[in-house]
Amino acid sequence: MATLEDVARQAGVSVSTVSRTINRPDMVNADTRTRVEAAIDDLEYRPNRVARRLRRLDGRAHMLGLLIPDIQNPFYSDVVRGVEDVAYARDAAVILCNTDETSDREQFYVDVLKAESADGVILPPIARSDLNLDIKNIGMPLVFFDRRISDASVDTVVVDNERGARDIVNHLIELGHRRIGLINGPETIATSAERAAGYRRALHDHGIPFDDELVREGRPTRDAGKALTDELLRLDHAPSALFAANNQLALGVLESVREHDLRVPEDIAVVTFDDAPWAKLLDPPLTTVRQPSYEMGRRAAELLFDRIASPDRAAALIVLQPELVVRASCGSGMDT
Amino acid sequence: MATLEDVARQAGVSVSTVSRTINRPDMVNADTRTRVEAAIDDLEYRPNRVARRLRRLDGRAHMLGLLIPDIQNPFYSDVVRGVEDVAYARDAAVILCNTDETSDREQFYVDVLKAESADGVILPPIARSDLNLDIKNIGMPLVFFDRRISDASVDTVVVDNERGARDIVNHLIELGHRRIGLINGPETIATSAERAAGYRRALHDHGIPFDDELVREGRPTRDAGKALTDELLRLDHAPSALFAANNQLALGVLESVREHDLRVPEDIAVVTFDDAPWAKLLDPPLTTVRQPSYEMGRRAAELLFDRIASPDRAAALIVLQPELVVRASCGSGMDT
DNA sequence: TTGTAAGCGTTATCAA
DNA sequence: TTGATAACGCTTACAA
Repeated sequence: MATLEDVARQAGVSVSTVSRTINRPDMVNADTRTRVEAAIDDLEYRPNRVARRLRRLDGRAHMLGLLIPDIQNPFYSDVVRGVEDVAYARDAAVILCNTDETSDREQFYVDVLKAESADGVILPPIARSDLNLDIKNIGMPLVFFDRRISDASVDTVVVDNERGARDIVNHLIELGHRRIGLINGPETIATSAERAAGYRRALHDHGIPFDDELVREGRPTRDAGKALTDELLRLDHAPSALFAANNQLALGVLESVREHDLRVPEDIAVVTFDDAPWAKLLDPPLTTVRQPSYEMGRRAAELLFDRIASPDRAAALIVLQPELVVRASCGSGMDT
Repeated sequence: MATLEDVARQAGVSVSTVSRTINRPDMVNADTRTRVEAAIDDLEYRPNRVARRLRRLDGRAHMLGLLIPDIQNPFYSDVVRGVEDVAYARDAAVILCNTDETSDREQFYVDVLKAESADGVILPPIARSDLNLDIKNIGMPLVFFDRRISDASVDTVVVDNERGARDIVNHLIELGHRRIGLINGPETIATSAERAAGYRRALHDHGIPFDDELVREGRPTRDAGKALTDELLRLDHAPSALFAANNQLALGVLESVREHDLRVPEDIAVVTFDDAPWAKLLDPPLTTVRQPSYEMGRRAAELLFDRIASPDRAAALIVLQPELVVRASCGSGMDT
């Protein structure tokens, strides 16, 4: 790899002139500039990003960190793609960090990102508060996504979870459902709590009493979704509809329903938070609330670059709107 | 962030002693070592990875590049996770690069990875041969995955595509199918060619004449899969079974079948290459060939670290075996 | 407008 | 066993 010095030699100038040609072209004489540019082309010179990053306060050679629980969850794949497209447009590279929501991995990646002098980090706020503190003190711009946190000092982009949940539960109710089961993640996570709130709100708005027997929460995994649904289906007075609060839980809900040989929607209606490419392929096609997950990533990355450019602007909170996608998995409902 | 110098001052030694304590603990006096280690703990010192990487031939502060077409394709998400888990275990960070198989993005990321002095790169061989050449000359260890290439000088991990395709087509034939449609990617891509070969091989082994009317290829996308299937379904003598050669095509195939109001498997059997979390939720559950995609990533990363450790060992070719997952989407077959 | 030189945080070489 | 110091490739005062 050619270095600044190689270019300087070839162009017959000093390294600083070459550097200037690259970073402040207007400050160099037109003739020298062409000469230097020729040398750069000739040697296929590319600035070494590591050397650039070694200098503090350097605005070039951007490197972003992106912490997510698990790339195998399609919601996060979408977010990652959104972030990366923005990063690409700005010549930035992104370090991908799967944490499994595990403090070991979170700690490791936070350390790595610091040690890499990353220009900023995008991540969902972390449950463990001490680590969160560590992250607040990470010393570089931060953007939260997916989950909001009471602390309003950090740029954040989320979706209106309560509204999404409310919309889809309303839909169920309007179709005649009264006993609606909710399979949710732990309410200690903001998204789960908000979706539960939307569920309760829809019930309340229609004067349907809240029955906590119908609400189950557990880890937001496929297996948990299945086990929780099994519980609900074994109830004496089983629900006529099931609402899975995210895509992983949905997989488990659907699996359980299938194993119980229940027809959808004749025997039971099923709806989910998070749309998926395969949702319309199910029989019947699944009614869902679509989160703009790609856009969430995009906006988060834009917020981050904004923040890098103006470190002192007030923190922004972007609330994206979910969209109810009505397909056929709710039937016409029935009061059981 | 504390630096080596801070630690040195605090411990009352020179920076080289601190550096040595970290990198060659055995070469430093036990007393000084404890003193230095105390200072390190005290200041929460972490080596700056950027500075480490600036020095050539440095074996610490690993940084890997991972080029994939698109993280939103679950096959690649799995691979990424496999790579990352190995990287994490070795304290390495990975830069994620979505290329869309586009030479602009490929070029950009290859440049970035060079400029970041990455320790190595994992990627599927790239179709455009000039870029491939560029990549061969990238000057850092390389591991290919997914697609094999005639050039045997690069470490490679692939799946036995021909066998996978053969197995699943055999399965179809044994169930009585004779007219089997193949929805494939472009045969210029090695994986597509191999899967087509497996398809032909199964036909041939059973004395079924090859009918190229039943084989359609196009871009490996959902839309293409749908359009291609539409074509097949409009045939006078339509196939009794459809084989989608990858997960994106499968989505389109399934969509087309559904829009034609065909029952599976009564009217038509459907099978796919690539298993998916939702494959068993379909009605009927989908018979597939499962690729060990996570393991592909894992093995690729291991190969890369091996290569970094021993740059001169002979190139390895790892061929992973796919697994036929029989579910119910093939019925008992019928000769139409 | 250009060049010299210091500095970013490490590691490696060489002397002590 | 330890410490000075050069080097990695770049940017940026500062001087010319």
